[in-house]
Amino acid sequence: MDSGKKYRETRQRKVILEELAKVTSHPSAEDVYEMVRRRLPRISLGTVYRNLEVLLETGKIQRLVSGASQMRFDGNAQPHCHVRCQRCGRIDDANLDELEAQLACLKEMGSVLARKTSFEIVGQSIEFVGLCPRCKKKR
Amino acid sequence: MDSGKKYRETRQRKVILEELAKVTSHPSAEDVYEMVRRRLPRISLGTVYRNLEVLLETGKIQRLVSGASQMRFDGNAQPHCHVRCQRCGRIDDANLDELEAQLACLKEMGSVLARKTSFEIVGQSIEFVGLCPRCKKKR
DNA sequence: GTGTCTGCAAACCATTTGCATCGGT
DNA sequence: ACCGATGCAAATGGTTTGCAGACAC
Repeated sequence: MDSGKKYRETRQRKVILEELAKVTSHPSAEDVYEMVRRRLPRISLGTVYRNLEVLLETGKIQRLVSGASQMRFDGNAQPHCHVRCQRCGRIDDANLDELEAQLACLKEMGSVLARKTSFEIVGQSIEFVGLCPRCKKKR
Repeated sequence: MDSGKKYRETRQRKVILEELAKVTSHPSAEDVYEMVRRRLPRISLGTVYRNLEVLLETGKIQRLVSGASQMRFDGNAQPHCHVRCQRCGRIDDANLDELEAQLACLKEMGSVLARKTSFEIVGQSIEFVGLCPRCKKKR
């Protein structure tokens, strides 16, 4: 996964990307595996995982929030924002105390979404994703 | 995990909550285990997991975005918002096309955060959390 | 006393990895 | 021919679960 690697265009990689493009659901790796398998019956799950990683790295696809595989908990049950470091997983609180305007805006987004998607929004668990100061340096 | 259960206040549960309240980091279950173990050396990891679940359910603590344990991918590499169902994990796109105001607001939040936290914000991976139409009904 | 909770260990399941081989360039 | 990519299977690691005994109410 070195950034200095020249990736090849393999049949598998191409098909995975095509299948992902066809669909507006947000499939899991296993789902992608099933989708792709209809066209490449001999592909392996491992290959799917490896290719998803490459496609992420080359910006062709997106991984939904929470790149980290392990869950994190917060003793503060109040809804608030977080910033998560893409690279090391570090999470900071985003103090929004002084950001009345932004908070109001979030609330409004919530209600707009509720209307447009018929979801009942129970909270804004919002994470911005970025690079923390330390990882920023050593890039 | 039935919602019709009367939870008891056990020593373990209390200590876990206390330790979580002490701290502004966002510990993983394993981290919580280590923290609590200093006070209750015989507690087990399983107990920590079960109690975190209960504390979530009773709203005493919060779980950071992405309640689901498996990752989801998106063929659309453009930054956009999602709504995720707390109960069944279903994810919908939140079409923000018509929401110029909100999008602008998000951008501003990003830059405010960048300033306040010294993170370099690379994208707004935003998820609202709620109940999807189906799960809303059968609650 | 009843029914929840605990510790322990085994089970689970998504993801990762080692290895020999294959295939793109 | 080189080196990345694949298939397969085994390993990993976070989380869950079954069970017998302990504890809260």
